[in-house]
Amino acid sequence: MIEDDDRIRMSLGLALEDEGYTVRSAGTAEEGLAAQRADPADTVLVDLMLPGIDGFECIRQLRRDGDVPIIVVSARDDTHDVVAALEAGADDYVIKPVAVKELSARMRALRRRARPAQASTLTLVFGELEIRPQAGEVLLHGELLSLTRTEFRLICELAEHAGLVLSRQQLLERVWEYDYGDDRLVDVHIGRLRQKIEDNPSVPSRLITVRGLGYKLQR
Amino acid sequence: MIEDDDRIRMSLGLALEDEGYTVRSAGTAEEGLAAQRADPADTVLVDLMLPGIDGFECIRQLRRDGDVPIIVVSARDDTHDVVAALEAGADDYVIKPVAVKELSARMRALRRRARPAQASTLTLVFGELEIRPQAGEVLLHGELLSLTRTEFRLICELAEHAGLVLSRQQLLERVWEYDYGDDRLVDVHIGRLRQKIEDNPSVPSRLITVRGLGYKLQR
DNA sequence: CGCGGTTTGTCACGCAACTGTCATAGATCC
DNA sequence: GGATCTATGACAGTTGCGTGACAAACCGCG
Repeated sequence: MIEDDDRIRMSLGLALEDEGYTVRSAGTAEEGLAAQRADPADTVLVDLMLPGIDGFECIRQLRRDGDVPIIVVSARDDTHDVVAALEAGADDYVIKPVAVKELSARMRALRRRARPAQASTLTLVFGELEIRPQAGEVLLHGELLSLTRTEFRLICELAEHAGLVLSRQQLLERVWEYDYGDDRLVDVHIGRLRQKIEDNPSVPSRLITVRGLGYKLQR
Repeated sequence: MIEDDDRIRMSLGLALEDEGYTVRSAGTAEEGLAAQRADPADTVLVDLMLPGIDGFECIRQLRRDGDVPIIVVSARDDTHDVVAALEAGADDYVIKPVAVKELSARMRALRRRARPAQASTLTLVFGELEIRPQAGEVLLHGELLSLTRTEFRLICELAEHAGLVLSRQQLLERVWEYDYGDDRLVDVHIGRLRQKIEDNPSVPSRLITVRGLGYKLQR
C-alpha cells in the first residue's frame, strides 16, 4: 500500500490484515517503488495524491517494472482521474472511503485475472543454453538435455542469479535445503552438471568456479 | 450488453459505438447467454436487475461457459451487491449513471488482463491428440476415446498447462481436490491414461515423466 | 433393492536411476 | 614447496517410478 495519510494506512492496513492479507506500506511513491523492486508484493494499492512522485507517475513506473495488479484508492471521485489512472496502467479505481469487503473482493477478482507470475521465468537464455524452470527443460544448442532433479534445481538456482557468485553453503541451503553440509557434495554435482552443459567439461565456459567463493553461471 | 431498460441500452450502446466499440445488446439474461454462446463477445456488460434469471446467476453462467471479461453496470450502489457480483465471477462493477469515458477505460484496462484467445479453449490440440474440455471429448487420430472421469480431468489439467511440469501434489490438489495424498495414486492414473493416449504406452511421447518433478503434456 | 460391470484407490514389488561419500589426483596460491 | 582448494571416478545405499493384482466404491438398470 502506497499512501501518505498515516491514519488511513493504519486503519486500512489492519482491516486488510483481518481479511487475511499481509500488508506492507509505504508513505511515498519512492519508498513504495523501492520496496516493490526489492521484494515484489502481489498486489499494489496506491493513492493518487502523494508527495514527490505522484500517483500517476508511480503507476507508470510500477507498470514498467512488471505487471503487478494495481488498484488506485483515491479520495477524488473524478472521471478524468479514473481514466488517467487506468490509462497509466492501473487495473481498478476505488473511491475513499471504501468498504474493506469491497476492496478485498476487487483484489480477489483482479488476482483471478493476473497472469500467474511466469512471464519473467519462462525461459532463461544464456547463449546456447536455455533453461525453462516451469517446463522442467534445459536445452543446449537447441537440444533437450536430460538432467536429474538435483542438477536441474542447481542450474535453476544459478540461473536465477546469473552472473552472481553463489557459495557452496548458499547452494546447499537453497537446492538441498540443508542447513549445513559438505561442500564437496556441491562440487560433485557441479561436475556432473558440467559434463552435460559444457562443450568441454574440463574447461568450463558457462559454469564458472570462483576459487574460494563458489560458483556462478556466466551471463 | 445485457440490460433490460431500453433507454439505457440505447444511449449507452450508442455512446460506446462512438468510442469505437461494436455493441450487441440483449434485454434478458436468457437472450444474452444464448447470444454469448452463439457468437461470443469479447467483453460483457451486465445489469443486475433483470427479469427472469437475475444478474448474479447470469454472471455465474457466463463464467461457467468461459472466461470472458464481465463488467457489472448497476444502479445499486451497495457493497453487498458489489461483493456478491465479484464473487460470482464479475471483473468490475460500476454504478449507473456512468461516464462513458470511464466505462471505456475500465473495459480497456480489463482487456489488458484478459487472457489472449484462451476463450477458445474449445479444442486443445497436441498433434494427433485433441481435447475438448467443454464437450467432454478426447480424440486420438480423430477417433473418440472413452476416458473415465478421473482420466478426463487429469488430461484436462495437464492440457491447460501444456508444456509445464505439474507435480503429483499439484495434480492431487487440482484433479482430486485432496490436500495431501499418495503420489502413487497419480502414477497409476497416468499409467491408465497412457494406455489410452499413447501409441506405445511403455515409451510415452505425449504424457512425459519428469523424474523428481512430476508430469507434463508435451506441447 | 439387488445385481453386473466399471471405476477407483491401495499395496507390494522390481528395476532403473540417482545420490552422497570417499579417496585420490590435480590445480592454484603465496 | 607446502598449504589450500577443486575435480573426478568408483561404489553402495537410497529413492523414484511403473505395473499387476485386488478389493472397495460407484453406477445404471431392471
